[in-house]
Amino acid sequence: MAEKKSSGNPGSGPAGAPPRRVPMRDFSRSLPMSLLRAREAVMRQFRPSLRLHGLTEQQWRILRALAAAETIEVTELARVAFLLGPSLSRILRDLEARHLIERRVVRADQRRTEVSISAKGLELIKAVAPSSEAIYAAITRRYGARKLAELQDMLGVLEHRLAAMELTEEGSAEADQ
Amino acid sequence: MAEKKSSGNPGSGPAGAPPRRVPMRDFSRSLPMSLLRAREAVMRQFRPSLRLHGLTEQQWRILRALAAAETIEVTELARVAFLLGPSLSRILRDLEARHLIERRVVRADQRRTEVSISAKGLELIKAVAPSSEAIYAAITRRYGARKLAELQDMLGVLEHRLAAMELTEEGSAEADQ
DNA sequence: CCGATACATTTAACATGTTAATCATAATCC
DNA sequence: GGATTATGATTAACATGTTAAATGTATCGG
Repeated sequence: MAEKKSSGNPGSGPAGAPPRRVPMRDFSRSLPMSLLRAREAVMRQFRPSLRLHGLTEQQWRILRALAAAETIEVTELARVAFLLGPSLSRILRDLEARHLIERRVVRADQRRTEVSISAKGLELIKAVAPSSEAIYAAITRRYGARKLAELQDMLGVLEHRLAAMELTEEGSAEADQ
Repeated sequence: MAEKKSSGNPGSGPAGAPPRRVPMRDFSRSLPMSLLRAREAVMRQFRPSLRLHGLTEQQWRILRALAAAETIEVTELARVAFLLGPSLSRILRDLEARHLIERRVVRADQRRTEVSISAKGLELIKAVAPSSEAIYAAITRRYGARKLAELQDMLGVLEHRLAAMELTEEGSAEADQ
């Protein structure tokens, strides 16, 4: 067991690292960091199970979104699965090559493409869903169903208020509130 | 202004997408999704400002972490900035090429590398910090300081409990693996 | 009609996330 | 002390995030 030198926790060190003169919030307590760490802690639970079935997190999001609708256009799918166009484009190409989804150009508007899940895709979902649900249930148990609902509520409000903020900032003059 | 077709919010749609027969939680209400969207809403506020200074979100995290310590080893930096080794390795290479940081091998243990921020790096931080702080303040105003603190608390608890869960799951039912 | 414009999707280019493998150096065991 | 094992950091390979540009189609104004 190699010793970790004297680099203990900041604040408890032997005067090894005095704080710098640039004043900023404590880094580890920033909101983006908190959200990132929380999300990573959650995803860490799911990834192994998905990996067993050869799926990434984003591919799983797409399949689930597709399973909830008969067909869906690419733009709408991007919105629902919260993916940017380029990412979605690449993933759809891959999922189609694996015959997990199907694509058809919309006749009435040749720019658009409709996507749907295939029978094979549905089978895959049925294979993954149980363990996925079990993990989610375990998380809910661990954290408390009530607290979880409350957390999601707060996250939703945050998202909503920040979306409103963008418009306000854009025009610089605070008209909205 | 372009209209977004008739694709309004899910739940208010014109009966266009009947639910499939695969039973799963409503996708948009999953915890990972909530966390992802909230974080994206937050980062969307910061990215333009960082971009103006030629910094990505992760590069900014690293510089901030470095500004808080005289020197820090790569492994510890990865922990603090919440980056994986490979990502950190690439970013440090880039930041060093831009003379924003400095690296030296630790004499007592040639495997380790100490990293520190350069004078130029400190200048950059001083240039970016004000707008960054202003944005954070605006977010805090928008959401409420109290609510924000509460949210961070809940996120911290979530992270903590899930970390504990991993150990529990590992040795539980299945014969290890 | 036709040229300008808008739109849906994809491609391009670069940065990061993620896991596995590599490489060099240290610590350990015999 | 030399083989073995562990550790810190990097590299490799592939998937995604992110912004800009390209492509093909539709719509609109004249």
